[in-house]
Amino acid sequence: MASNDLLKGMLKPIILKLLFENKRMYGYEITQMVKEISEGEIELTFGALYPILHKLELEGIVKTESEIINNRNRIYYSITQKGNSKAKEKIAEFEDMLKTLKIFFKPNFGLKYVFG
Amino acid sequence: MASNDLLKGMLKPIILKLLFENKRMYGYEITQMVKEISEGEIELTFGALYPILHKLELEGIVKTESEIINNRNRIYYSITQKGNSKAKEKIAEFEDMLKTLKIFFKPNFGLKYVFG
DNA sequence: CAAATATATATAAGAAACTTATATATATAA
DNA sequence: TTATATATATAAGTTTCTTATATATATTTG
Repeated sequence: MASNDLLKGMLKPIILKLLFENKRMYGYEITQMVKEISEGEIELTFGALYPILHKLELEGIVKTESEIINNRNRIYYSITQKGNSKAKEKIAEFEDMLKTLKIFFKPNFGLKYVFG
Repeated sequence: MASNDLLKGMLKPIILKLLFENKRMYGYEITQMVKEISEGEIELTFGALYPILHKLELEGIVKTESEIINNRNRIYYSITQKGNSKAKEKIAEFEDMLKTLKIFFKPNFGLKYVFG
C-alpha cells in the first residue's frame, strides 16, 4: 500500500465520486470498493471515512437511510438532490487538479522549461 | 486557484520532481515555476515550501549552496547523490498514486463495478 | 522621490485532514 | 472456540498545510 500521506485531500473527492457513480453505498462497502479498485494501493480507514461522511451529511450533500441487514445495522449514504451540483463541482475541481498534476509528472516535462 | 486543501501530500512530490528535472533551484524560483506550470492553479506558499525544503535537507535528500545575487542572498537546492534514489522512489510512488487516482476519475468508471 | 511591487528567506500560530487506537456488536469460517 | 469478516463510531495524536508576521534589498510606477 502507498504511504497514505500521499492521500491527503483526495479521500473526500474519491468518496463523492463513488457515491455519485453508485448512487447508494454504505460505509464498509466504500472502504472495500476503494481497496478493490485501487488494487490495495489505497486503504480508506474507518477513522478517515466516517468523519468525512458525517460532515458531508451535516453539509446536506449526502443523506442516510438506515436498514437492518442480517441482523446488523447498515447505513446507506446517497447524494441529495440539493447536494448534487455541489458534488459534481467538487469532483470536477479534483479532476482539474489531477490534470494539472499530470503536467508536472509527465515524462521529461522539465525539458521545455529548462530550455524555454 | 484551486482550493489548496486538494493539495495535501502533493507538494513534496512536486518539489522533488522540479528539483529532479531542473538540477538546481532556489525557493522563490520553485514557487514561481509551480505557479507558471500550473497556470495559477497551484500556489505554493512560502510557509509550505521552506519547511519542506529544510526537512529534505535534514534528511540528506537535498543540499544547499548559498550565493549572493544582486546583493541578495539566494539559496540553491539540489538533490544529493545519496538522495537521488530516494527522490526517484518518492516521485515514482506519487506517479503510481496518480495512475490509481485516474482509475477512480476516468469517465463513467462506475459502470463496470455497478454491473460487475 | 515616494510608494508599491517584486525578489528572497524564515518561522510561529492555528486549522484541517489524516493515522492509530479503542469501543461495541453480530455473523461466519476454520 | 477462536479468528476473521461485517458494520459503525469516536477520541487522541501527528502531519501538513494556511495565514500572519518578520526582515531586507531592488525595481517599477505615479
